Amino acid sequence: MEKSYRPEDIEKKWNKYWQEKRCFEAKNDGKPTFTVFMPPPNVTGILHMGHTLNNTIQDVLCRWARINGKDVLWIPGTDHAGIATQSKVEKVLKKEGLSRQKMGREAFLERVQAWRKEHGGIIFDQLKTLGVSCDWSHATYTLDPNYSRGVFTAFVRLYEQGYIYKGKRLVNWCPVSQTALSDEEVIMKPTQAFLYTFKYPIVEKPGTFLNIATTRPETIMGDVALAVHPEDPRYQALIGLHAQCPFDPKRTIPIIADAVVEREFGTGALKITPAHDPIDFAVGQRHHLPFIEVLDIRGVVNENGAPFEGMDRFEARKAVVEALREKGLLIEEKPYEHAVGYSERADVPIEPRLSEQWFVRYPKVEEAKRLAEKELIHFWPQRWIKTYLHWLNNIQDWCISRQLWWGHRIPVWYHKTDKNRVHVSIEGPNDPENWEQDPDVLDTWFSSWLWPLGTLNWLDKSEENQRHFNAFFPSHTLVSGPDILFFWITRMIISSLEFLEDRPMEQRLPFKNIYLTGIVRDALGRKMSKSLGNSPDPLDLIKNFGADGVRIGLLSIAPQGQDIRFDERFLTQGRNFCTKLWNACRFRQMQDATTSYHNLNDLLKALPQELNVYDKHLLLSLLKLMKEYEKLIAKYEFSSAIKLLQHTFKSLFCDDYLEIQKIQSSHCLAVQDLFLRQILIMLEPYAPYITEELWAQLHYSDGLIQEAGWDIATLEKFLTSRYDFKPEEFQAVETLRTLLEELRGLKAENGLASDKNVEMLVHLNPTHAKLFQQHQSDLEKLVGVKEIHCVTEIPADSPKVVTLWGTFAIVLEGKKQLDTEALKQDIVTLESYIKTAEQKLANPRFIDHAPASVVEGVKKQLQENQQKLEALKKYL
RNA sequence: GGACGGUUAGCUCAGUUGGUUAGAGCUACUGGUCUACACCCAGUGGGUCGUAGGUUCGAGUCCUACACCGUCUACCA
Repeated sequence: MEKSYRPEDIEKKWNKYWQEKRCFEAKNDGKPTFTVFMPPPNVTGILHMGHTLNNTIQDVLCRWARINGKDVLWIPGTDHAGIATQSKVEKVLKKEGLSRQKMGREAFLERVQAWRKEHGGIIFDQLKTLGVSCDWSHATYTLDPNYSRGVFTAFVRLYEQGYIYKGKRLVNWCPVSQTALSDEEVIMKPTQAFLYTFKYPIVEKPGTFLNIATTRPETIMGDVALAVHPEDPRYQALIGLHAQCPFDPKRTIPIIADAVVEREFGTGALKITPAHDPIDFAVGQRHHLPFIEVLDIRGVVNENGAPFEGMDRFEARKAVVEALREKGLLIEEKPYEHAVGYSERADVPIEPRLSEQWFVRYPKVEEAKRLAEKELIHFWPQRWIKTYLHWLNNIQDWCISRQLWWGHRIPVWYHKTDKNRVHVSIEGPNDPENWEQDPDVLDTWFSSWLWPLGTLNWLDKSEENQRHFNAFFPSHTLVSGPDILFFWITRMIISSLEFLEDRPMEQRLPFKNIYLTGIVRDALGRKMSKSLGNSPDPLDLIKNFGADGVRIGLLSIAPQGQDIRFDERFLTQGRNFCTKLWNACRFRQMQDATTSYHNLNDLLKALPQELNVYDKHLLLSLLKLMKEYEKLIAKYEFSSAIKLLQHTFKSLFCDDYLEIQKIQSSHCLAVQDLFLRQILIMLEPYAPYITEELWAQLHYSDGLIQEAGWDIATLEKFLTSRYDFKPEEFQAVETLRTLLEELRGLKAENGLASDKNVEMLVHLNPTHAKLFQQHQSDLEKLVGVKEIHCVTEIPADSPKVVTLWGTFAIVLEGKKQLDTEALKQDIVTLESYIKTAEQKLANPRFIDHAPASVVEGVKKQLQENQQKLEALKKYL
């Protein structure tokens, strides 16, 4: 075995092996299944910390399921990512002096394909490096022909049932990407702006005005009314009158009453621009007002906006304000911070714009709510259910058309001559020459919401595929960040409910659990982002710390659903732990490199008939650890589970058990093997490479570690039937471990930490005298003292510590003095403990109310402390 | 405006249904390297659990109010 642990070597080796032998492909052999759908990253994306975290978690789940004998199907894939990919390519084109409009649709799409070929799939290699165990034979891409067929089918079905419709609505328009966006793609940002107050002259009462407040003066030319609150006494007389448009002397607009107007805000009067504001749109519909658009698709003022035609929206804002000022209509402009919607991709303010778009009215909303309420779908952490239900309760129709070219083109054709005829189908009309296809594509999420269905070929009704589908659907857990709870997760639930209508409810949900990770932040608590440059490249981290080190480090700081403050220090800890594990296994092999087992039974056979107390203590602790670990993983407590493993391994096994073994004349390698074997198994989901390597090096089976199995009941039965585990023996070793700390501390406090020639005295408690004699020689070696002499009287002036077993003292040759200050401190502390305990016990209500075990505990504690105090007081 | 999450040691975080003296890792400090490991070992220090009240025999844990940080949500232009 190599002296030092070099992650890059073993990672490369096993990665190659796993891929070549296709170790992670689902068998569909009738065993219980375990399915996970990987959230598909963008096809041209590269691995970031968020991927690293949630894929490691998925891998832990999948590997653990495999160890438990499940037939695991973890489906990877990529998403064509409409806007993201298209805008990347357009940026490149711009540098070349080209544009998609100049190239034409077909040439442009070819160009995107080429880009995808060049940059696509990188993330798969990166995921492999990370060590994920997904089934690459099932890798899916949202533009695969089969997958696309599903997308079109979904569209057509929903259209036929009336869930999809085309409508002229106010949508979120991105003037840069020049496409509509869904509400979820709009980020609200607090923005510094101005609130302008200006006055509209009243036609019927010359010389009087109605003051209104707005942040968007550039839309004035699109105003079609002014609105006040119906019960506002200030404006009662004005309702029904008219106001004069400032930039069009021929146009007057009515003053209407509507309850949406907030009386307290601004002047209590609102200008109504239905074509450019969502509230105004609603008012416009209620009052049957005309819609006047004044901005075009680029956000530039159009002919309706004369005299500002041709100006960009922000330029126009300034010009309008100036013009109003000149006319003497501007009353006030004051700085004002408010929330403005920004396009997620282009990072510019979106423009509410009236346009014809395709919408989905969601089916199965009530069913989706019920699923969660009845806990057929379980959220981890549970609190997310509230957010989920809130969204479903306030659900809005989904704008699914995008004015892009990259994606699934909307399967709708319009007749060239008969404008009223519309054709909606997957294949298109039989006489295509007479039809024109809708130029738009579908929102990327309209394809990814079918992920669980599409990756399992839901449309393939062949017997073979149906068997496959039924075996692996629904999946066990969906792991994702909470940022796409609405974008993706909720919609997948709805789509599965809708399109699997012929199945019973429990078999229509795409996953039974939803685990939402936290967000990976930097050391300063900021979200990691490209623009800040604070996101480390996971591959660099893997290079520095090993994939296993990264995985352990990351998961150990990722408590359930809590945001993570990332710091490389934690990865150091992960890597160090791997080194420690490596060395412990190397130490095992140094003792005897010839042992090898075909399976667990072989190993159990190698255990001797009799074990010493330390062996028994270790094995009992192991059983306890296994049960605890199992429980934690089942509760998705990945951080606690790995920390428990690390701590037990280091402290119990390395620091205590192995050190004791070293001083024992005879010791049992099979016990070490059993412990190491189980530790490797439990660690495998977190650190697959190093455990695979050590498993092979130590010959713990003929196969891979993932085939090891996990039969805790059998193991427990075997051990408990073969060995007599006495609780008092276990307890003895526990107290011995405490005693070790106390005695080492005593030495260290007196500057003798490394002096092996120290002699000690002990005045034993009669209750522990026998125990002491049994362990005396071990104790001497482990503490590092020449000898411990039993005495009946401890000299008053020697440094001492009072323990459960008795009072121990150091024999000092020189003139070192007893530290009476420390002694006094101990006495003060003990006295305070005793006092609180006595107070409790003196309180009859405590005795009456508290459970017996608690009362007993306090009594015992009190007794022990009193004993210690007495012993200490003798020396003062 | 509403909802949710966070506030515990210098730092990052655990703390299960209220129950004995609040834990871990890292850092700091002291000492060590005796045939697994300096990516190591032994030890020490460090907390009035955000603030103020309340319930209880007993509160980090439950209740109320407030403060600060964060996230989501929302038609105050």
